[in-house]
Amino acid sequence: MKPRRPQANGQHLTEQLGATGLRLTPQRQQVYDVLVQKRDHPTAEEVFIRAKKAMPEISHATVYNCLDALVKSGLARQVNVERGATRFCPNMIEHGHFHCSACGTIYDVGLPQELPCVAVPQGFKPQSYDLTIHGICLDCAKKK
Amino acid sequence: MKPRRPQANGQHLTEQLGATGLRLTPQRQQVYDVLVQKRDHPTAEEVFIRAKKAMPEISHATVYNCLDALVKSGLARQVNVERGATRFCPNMIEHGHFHCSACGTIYDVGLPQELPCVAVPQGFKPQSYDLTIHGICLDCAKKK
DNA sequence: AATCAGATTTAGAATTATTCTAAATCTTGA
DNA sequence: TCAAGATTTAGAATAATTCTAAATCTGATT
Repeated sequence: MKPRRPQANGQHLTEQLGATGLRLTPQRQQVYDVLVQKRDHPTAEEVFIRAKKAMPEISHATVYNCLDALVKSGLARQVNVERGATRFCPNMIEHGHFHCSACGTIYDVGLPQELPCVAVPQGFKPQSYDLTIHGICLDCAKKK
Repeated sequence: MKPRRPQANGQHLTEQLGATGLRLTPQRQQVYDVLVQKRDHPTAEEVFIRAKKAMPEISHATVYNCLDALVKSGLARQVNVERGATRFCPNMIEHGHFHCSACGTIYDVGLPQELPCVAVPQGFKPQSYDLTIHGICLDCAKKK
């Protein structure tokens, strides 16, 4: 088969990947599209299943490779809230995650301010941070 | 073999586990001891290896079981900073983690204030939070 | 257009991480 | 002491991730 040229967001993706020395490929575009289309913090396996619908010959290893490429070039974030499969999110605006310990859903939550004044030891160079709040979401709180 | 009775911290562990409907067993004590003795956020596999030194007949499944028990009863925290094995830490004082992206070490860092003002959506009930800062630690910054 | 080098993808194997299972053992309370 | 329930064990099963070698693609150069 002959994969069509990457299109939507192509410019942005090409730049970001390029800055890390990577190319935009149809597979990377596809994986990125999956992340953007349904922002439910899917696992790599989920991304694989969804990407396969549009690109049936894509392989497992490629999805992992693409996710790594996206994370390295700042187009996606890796999120781990509990044991098990790693989850991904394409929202690069500073934000945190709310993990409902009842239903397992992960919500994005805003971080109104900059990095809260956490004292990192002298000489340490912080670059990014991940905040995950654990608790009960509205739906689950209602059900109880 | 006849494992000796749990001792150090026994009171505290018994209480915390008990509050969750769990018992303090020699294996749980041992796993907890491993976490406390070297606070380097070991993986479950690491804990298994270390626990085996003092308790050679302990099994893999038991270590996972014990870690779950400790986490459920608030005696340890689960920490995930990157893809791969989950890590654990017995420091239950509110704190964050600094993950050095060069050497992979995880450091505890203080959180001087209470939960930074993150606006969780209406009706959501936050219970705990995890903050991980990614960056370069002092040692690695020097080497460069 | 043909060629080369390097990057990327592929299928599937290999490895690593975690969970499950059934039987044995331990603990607690009657 | 006995029974019920919790816990542990070894090892199998499953899930998650990484690796491997061959094939394909890309872009630059002829």
